[in-house]
Order: sequence, then C-alpha cells, then structure tokens
Amino acid sequence: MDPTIPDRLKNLPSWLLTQTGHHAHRLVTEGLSEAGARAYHYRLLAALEEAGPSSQATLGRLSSIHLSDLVSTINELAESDLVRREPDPADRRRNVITITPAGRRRLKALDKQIARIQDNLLAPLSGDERAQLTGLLARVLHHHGQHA
Amino acid sequence: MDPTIPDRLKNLPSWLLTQTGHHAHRLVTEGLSEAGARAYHYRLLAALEEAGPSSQATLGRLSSIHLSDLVSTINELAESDLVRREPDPADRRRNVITITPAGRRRLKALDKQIARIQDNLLAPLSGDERAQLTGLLARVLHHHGQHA
DNA sequence: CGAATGTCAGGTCGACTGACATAG
DNA sequence: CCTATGTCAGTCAACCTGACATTC
Repeated sequence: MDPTIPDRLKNLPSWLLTQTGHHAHRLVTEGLSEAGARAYHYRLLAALEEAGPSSQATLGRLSSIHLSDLVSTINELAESDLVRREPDPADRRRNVITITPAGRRRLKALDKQIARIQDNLLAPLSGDERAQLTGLLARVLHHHGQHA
Repeated sequence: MDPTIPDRLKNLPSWLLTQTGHHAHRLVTEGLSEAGARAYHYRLLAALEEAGPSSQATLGRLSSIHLSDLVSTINELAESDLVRREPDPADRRRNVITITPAGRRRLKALDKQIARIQDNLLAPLSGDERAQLTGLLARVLHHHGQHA
C-alpha cells in the first residue's frame, strides 16, 4: 500500500509542484550524468546555440542561471572545448562566449537524452493531457518570471 | 522585455516543472520563514497530526523526509515543544513522536500561511484550471511515487 | 558620477549516501 | 541471521548574497 500522503499535502499545489519538480530534476540529472553532463550544461548550451555568441550577463538572463554560477559552468564547458571564452574587443568589461562544433554535437546528443526523459516523466498522461499540463505550467511560470 | 527563453526549454515539461517547482518552493520558504518555520517543519507536523503518534521511520515515509533529516527536524521541533520524542516501551528500537497542543496551534497558523501562498502561486489560473493542474500533477506524482 | 560586467567566497535548503550501534 | 530503527558525518545540485575590481 502507498504510504498514504497526508490530506493536507495530497492536493496542495505547492506540494505537488515541488515534488513533481523534484522527480523531474532527478530524472534529468540521472539521464544527463550518463552523458557526463549536468543540467546547467544543457541549459547553457541550449541558450548559447539559439542566441549565438553572447556575453555572460546575457546568457545568465537567457538560461536563468545565476551570474556567479555561470562562471564555473563556463569554466567546465570551456575545459572540454564545448564553448570558447574570449574578451569582447568592443566592450572590455565583457567576455564573448561562443559554442564550438564539439559543443553543438554534444548539445544534439543531450537533446536526445532529454527527449527520452520527457516521455518517462509524463508516462501516465495522454498527448492531450501533456499539452494541457505544459500550457498551464507555462502560464504560471510566465507570471512569476515577470517580476521575479 | 522578457529574456526570451530558448525554444528548447520553453515547452519542455521537465524545465517547466523544475522551474515552477522552484518558484513554489521559494514562495513557501519565504512565507514560512516569516513564522520562523521551514518546509520540513510543516510537512512533519502535518503528517504527525493526521497519523497520530508514530515512529520516526513511519513519519519519514508519510512526509517523504529522509530518515537522516528527520532526526534534526524533530530535534528542532522538540526544542520548541511542538513535538515530544519518547522511547517506545513496546519496541525499544523506536521513538514515539507526539504532537503537542502548541504544535497543533503552530500547525494551524502555518496552514493559513500555506493557503495564502497557494493563491499567490496560481494567481494567473482560474478555479477550473487550478483543479485541472493539480489533478494532472497528482497523477504524475502518483506514478513516480509508486516505485521511487 | 552611476550602471553594468565578471569573479570569488560563502551560505542556504532539500535530498541523499554510507557508516554505525542497537534492538527485534 | 537478517532486518528495522535511529543517529551522525558528510556530499551534492541548484540557487542566492555580498563583496570587489574593472569598464562603460
């Protein structure tokens, strides 16, 4: 039998969101670690490929990674030659971060892992229900993203 | 203007879940900290009041709090006289944890905080949509709760 | 001047791992 | 013997704070 979740929690949105969020995070972490990557790596590579060469400050905004964490994340990716970090000649405060061909290949491989994980994560839901869920979540996230 | 979330993430369920989960967690943490409590405290008190006096192992299963974290959580609650920890005469490996009257009062106060937070969290959704969302999340959670 | 950028040291919270002693 | 229980030490990822020097 199930460990009978307390009534107070069973239908509490904040509980459901933190717990499912945690399961999602666990699945992603496990899936990516097989490929030797972390969630931050995927987020950063994804933002970087879509935005093109960018400053660290911009990448932080795009990927929702804190500036102070970006430093070490970029260090790690640069060490594996997945990105390059170069000073911006036009603004000497900035670095320009560029994704390398190896970075693009890595990103593609991670894309596949990530896609597999989604299916696992939402296994009990139909296609329509998955779309419903993502739609609702996107609205909640957007609302809090505005003024967070 | 919005920081234009990368396409890869924008509709990715695992991303939406971890991010909204994080917002939920942040709101809960902030709300409870005004009352001098943490999320673990609420979860434990809730499980305890509904289950009645229980061993730590049982409480861990009910509240999804890891056994090793339960020790310090109970220490904290016991120090404020919100719960009592007593050896179980019938099974001397066990402690029996009991909620005190002060614990029940505290729990009621936290309930109110928590209710307020839900409204904030789901602000952009209608009543029907909130029910839809919690229903879908509960199914996902239940699925992963089975064999986690 | 004020604002933006990158770096670093540190802290928090929730979740977890491994070891251990004790008791059933 | 094996399992359950409680305790402790320590790790981890993600997120955040505050400080600082540099440059615009």
